[in-house]
Amino acid sequence: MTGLTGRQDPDWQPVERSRADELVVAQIEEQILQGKLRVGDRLPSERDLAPRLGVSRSAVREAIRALEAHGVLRSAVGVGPGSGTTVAAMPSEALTRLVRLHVALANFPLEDVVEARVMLERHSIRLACQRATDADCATMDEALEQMDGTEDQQTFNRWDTAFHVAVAEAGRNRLVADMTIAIRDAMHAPILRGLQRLPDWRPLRDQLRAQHHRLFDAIRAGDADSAPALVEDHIRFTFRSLPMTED
Amino acid sequence: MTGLTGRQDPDWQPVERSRADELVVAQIEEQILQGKLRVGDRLPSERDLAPRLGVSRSAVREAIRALEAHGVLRSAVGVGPGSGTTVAAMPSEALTRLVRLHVALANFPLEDVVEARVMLERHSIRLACQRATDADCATMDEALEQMDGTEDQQTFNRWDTAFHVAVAEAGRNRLVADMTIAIRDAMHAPILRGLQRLPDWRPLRDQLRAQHHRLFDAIRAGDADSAPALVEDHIRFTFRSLPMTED
DNA sequence: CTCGTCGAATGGTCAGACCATTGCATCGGA
DNA sequence: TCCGATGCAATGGTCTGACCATTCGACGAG
Repeated sequence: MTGLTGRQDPDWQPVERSRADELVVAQIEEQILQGKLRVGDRLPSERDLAPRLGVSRSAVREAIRALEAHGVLRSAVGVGPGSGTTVAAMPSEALTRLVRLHVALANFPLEDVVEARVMLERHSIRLACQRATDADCATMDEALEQMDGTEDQQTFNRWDTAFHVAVAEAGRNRLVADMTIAIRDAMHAPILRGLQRLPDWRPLRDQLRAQHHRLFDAIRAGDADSAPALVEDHIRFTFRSLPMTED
Repeated sequence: MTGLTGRQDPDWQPVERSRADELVVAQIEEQILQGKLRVGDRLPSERDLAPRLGVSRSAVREAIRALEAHGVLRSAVGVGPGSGTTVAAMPSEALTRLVRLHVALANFPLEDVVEARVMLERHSIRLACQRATDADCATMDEALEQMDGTEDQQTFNRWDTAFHVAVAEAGRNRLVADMTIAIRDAMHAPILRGLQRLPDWRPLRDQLRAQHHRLFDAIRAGDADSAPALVEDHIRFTFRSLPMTED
């Protein structure tokens, strides 16, 4: 039908009728990407911004909520410095919530999540071996002692999480640590359910305790060569040992 | 001052006066975490939900915006199936936006981001070597051809990104792929700025082309042992070669 | 049976009001 | 002069109610 050689079929692009709040998000995002808005900077007040962007205050508020969810903005009432809507830097919570929700929705297959966790924690512990300070080790030690001293699955799991978080933090790589923490946190509830499904969790508990102590020893010894394998075995062992069947 | 042995100091917890929309977010999140809301499920309409939760419709809408930002909800007007507010599964965009913004805000030091990218792409390419299909290879090949055939930095960078995205997708690990894509996407603008700062980018361009072809060859050959080192060298080379000075 | 029309339900948008919180300016008493 | 109390202004937080735009099913005309 196209009568001419090389004639292009008209490819109709669906016209983007964005919502008002998305346009506001785009504007604010643009300012950030261009470096015109930096951490600590203050946005105009909602009442000022709305007419400037040609939208209602509601639209501005909804846009702020979206960016707040990403940990990029924060709102505070009152006057003076620190009040109003400012650019923030809280990626950890946002990332954690995002991963937790999508893991719960099973958008990420559990197997993929375990693989990702292995990759991240291998990296984290390698860094931790090289960079952990005495304070980091003290935090880990505290978690280990609490794990050793409890009979409660929930408490055990909480300090288990705390240990892995401490290792990630000790690696001193903000992004890797945040991703590691987000995934470990997302696993918190599934692991607890797995523990509770076991008829007798004490044998597993003892093995996990021993494994954690071995990880800690490797970190204190700065043994960056063997620690990754230890943590990989530990993670795979955990998921092999837990009944993770859904429903 | 505490007269009794073992007397605990009263530790006042700051009373949490959460905002209305945060309470709504918490409720919806709880339903998701407990598996009572699954992908595809429909939420009550905003007008129904608001009085049931004892808040205004605005509060419900702001909560929905926050969860929408995480890619967990999606709203559509109209009646019938597919309309209304439903539970969605779009973690990729949300993760990408989050990482991009925080990288732009320099909350994640560039060095940390590069380290994370190396870790992720090493993993992704190893998986790709094992799992890439012909269709995956065709996508990569297309990207390579486009990179070979352009003189424009922006186009080059776009297809460079496309290549790495294709590798990540070929790995068939949703979570790892999404994280890989998010970080590569966050690097898109800084890399472009770096290219544009070069007095003459053509020598670098040629080297990058050659490196990409080597990566592609390794994937097609299923060489999972040497590919990770190749991609690590490629990434580190890129950032060593680009002037990434801020401001 | 088919097509067109209408209407109900939904989210999208807006305007406006009022409340709660916060810090600062101002004023008055010691 | 100093210091505390008070009032005020600016901010976000919340709610109400209205109207618009979109979608699709129901219903009726042909």
